[in-house]
Amino acid sequence: MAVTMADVARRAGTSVAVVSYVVNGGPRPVAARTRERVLAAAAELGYRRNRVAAALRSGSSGLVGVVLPDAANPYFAALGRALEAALSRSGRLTVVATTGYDAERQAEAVERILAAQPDGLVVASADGADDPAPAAADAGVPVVAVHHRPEGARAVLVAADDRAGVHAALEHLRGHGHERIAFLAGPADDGPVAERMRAWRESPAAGELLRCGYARGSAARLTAGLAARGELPRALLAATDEQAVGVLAAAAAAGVAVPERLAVAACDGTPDAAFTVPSLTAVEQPFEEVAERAVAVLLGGEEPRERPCGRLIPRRSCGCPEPGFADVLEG
Amino acid sequence: MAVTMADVARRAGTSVAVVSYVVNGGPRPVAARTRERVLAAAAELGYRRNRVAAALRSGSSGLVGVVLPDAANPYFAALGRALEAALSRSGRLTVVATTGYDAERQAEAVERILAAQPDGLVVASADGADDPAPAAADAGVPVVAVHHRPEGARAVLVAADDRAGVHAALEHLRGHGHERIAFLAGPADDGPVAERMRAWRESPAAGELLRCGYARGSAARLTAGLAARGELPRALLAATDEQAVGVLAAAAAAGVAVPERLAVAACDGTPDAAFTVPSLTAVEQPFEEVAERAVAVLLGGEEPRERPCGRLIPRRSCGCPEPGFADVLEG
DNA sequence: CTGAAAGCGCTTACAG
DNA sequence: CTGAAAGCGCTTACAG
Repeated sequence: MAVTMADVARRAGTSVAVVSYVVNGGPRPVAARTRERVLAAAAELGYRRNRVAAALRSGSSGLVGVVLPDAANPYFAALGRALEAALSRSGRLTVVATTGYDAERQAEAVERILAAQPDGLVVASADGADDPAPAAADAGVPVVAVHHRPEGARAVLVAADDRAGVHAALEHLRGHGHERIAFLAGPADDGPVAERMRAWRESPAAGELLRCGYARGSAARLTAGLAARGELPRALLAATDEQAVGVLAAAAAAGVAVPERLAVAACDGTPDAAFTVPSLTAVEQPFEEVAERAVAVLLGGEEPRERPCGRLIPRRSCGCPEPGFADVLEG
Repeated sequence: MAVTMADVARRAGTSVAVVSYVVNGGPRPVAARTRERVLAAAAELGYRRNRVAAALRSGSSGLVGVVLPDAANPYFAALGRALEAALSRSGRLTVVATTGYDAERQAEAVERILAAQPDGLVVASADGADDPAPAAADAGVPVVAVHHRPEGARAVLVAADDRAGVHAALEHLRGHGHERIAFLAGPADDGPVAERMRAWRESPAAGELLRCGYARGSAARLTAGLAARGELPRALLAATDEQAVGVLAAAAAAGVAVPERLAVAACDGTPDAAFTVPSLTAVEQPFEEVAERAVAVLLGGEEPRERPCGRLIPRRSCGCPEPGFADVLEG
């Protein structure tokens, strides 16, 4: 069986209490010679601390839950990766669950994770999902919403402020001569997409409102249909990169030149945007910053400060020259 | 504080043993009336089973670790999503850790996860990383390698057999008239990429061997350089989709027509391949099947059967007509 | 500085 | 069918 503190204590000729003090660096001091004997015994026996037992006793499991609509979507993949990195830096293990944008599956995922007694829960809610805060409060687990907080929810929100970015993207497209810019929204008006849409509505260049699901296939089918009927706008701001990728794919397949016939920009700014064809002009999301803050709020009890802003990265799809790959980062 | 079984037992006028039998559906039978009282008490008090305590006592935490080189790479994102879905179906929670293709970080990630007493560990090893099997065996945790098993490692491997797929891709390119096909490999000859490369070498059409890192930026820079020096091959099989995406981006930026001047195919077959410009001909990986089997081997103790094969999906980048988006799945 | 002991919330033989 | 009790491996007051 696995080596326990009792085994180490026996070998080192001391008590489990002292072994615990050594292994955890406290809360009591230990004589240098004793510490060495314990460390030697632990190494010889291959001792590995049992975090489950520690969790039961101390009340901290070292686990943090991350609930995402879809871990394979590049936006949530980037967000999830940033969260995992930030949690790892603070010594936590990340438990992930994917909800497929489904409210019921989200509620289930939250319950299943809460049963594991996590030290915290980060939720990127699906449109129309329940507030995870009541269940979390019930279980005594702090929760923070990232990306999107359900209507009326009590969870603290850590998310980027997209309004400035949307305005910058629209102004940029206008600079390329576009006076009517369509917006490609999601199926419902919820969360950050709704905020981006409201920002677009404020622009004098706001044109047609288009809608499709949050999947590249959905955007591709919409675009193929519009192209076939000759109803494509001249310029389009997509709410998400995922949708923009579908637009670019369908435009290419239909022989519609981007940016000449159809200028495109997007609001997610995932790492993928630099490698689409043509490269995608996008408002880059501050993933690392959002993740860092979410973890600080969750585990450090910090108050959320003003929301960080995305930054417009002009590339080829809006009409700018192709930037090339000299300055593109690895990974 | 949180509601415990003792609270429920007190309210239902019974013992914690009986509450446990009801909550877990066994291992002892409980009279229907008693069961109802327990269920009612649990509901009234908002009882939530403490899995940490159950884990300590029963030896099963309900957690399974998944170690990936990079969760934001579409290949590993798809694999991770399939694993999470399969694990969720078997009632397990997924703990993820990302290693950034680094051997040392992988060893750390494995140790951190093992401390959480998982019921199993799934590892997609980075090139040159250590075998996770000894550490896992030491902790009494079953382990399975997916995608790639380090040289000489003892871990069971569950992975697709790519040889047939590579041959099919090469034959397909030959059918488009290409008699010299370059191969874009990774920086080292390791794992599935090495297997794909060996399969390519067996082909009479094997041409030049190219190498770059497993990142789209790396492939884009290589391609841009080759294009600038007029050294681009006429046909190229990329080891991974990630690299192929970089090739397509750089080719477009350099004005190199795909497939007319440069035909491209890839070996990963991620969901992204249907939405590149032009769409990417690829050997589709059986992600779901690999994930399903990995979980069965890990938790059910099944023997790994013969490896599933990827299937070639011809799209535009090899020279076939653009398939369009009618049959593309959502998500 | 060190050690004996209680107890975290469960599961599960064991006795009734 | 039900209940009292041991014990999983830790952490941490408490006593020395």
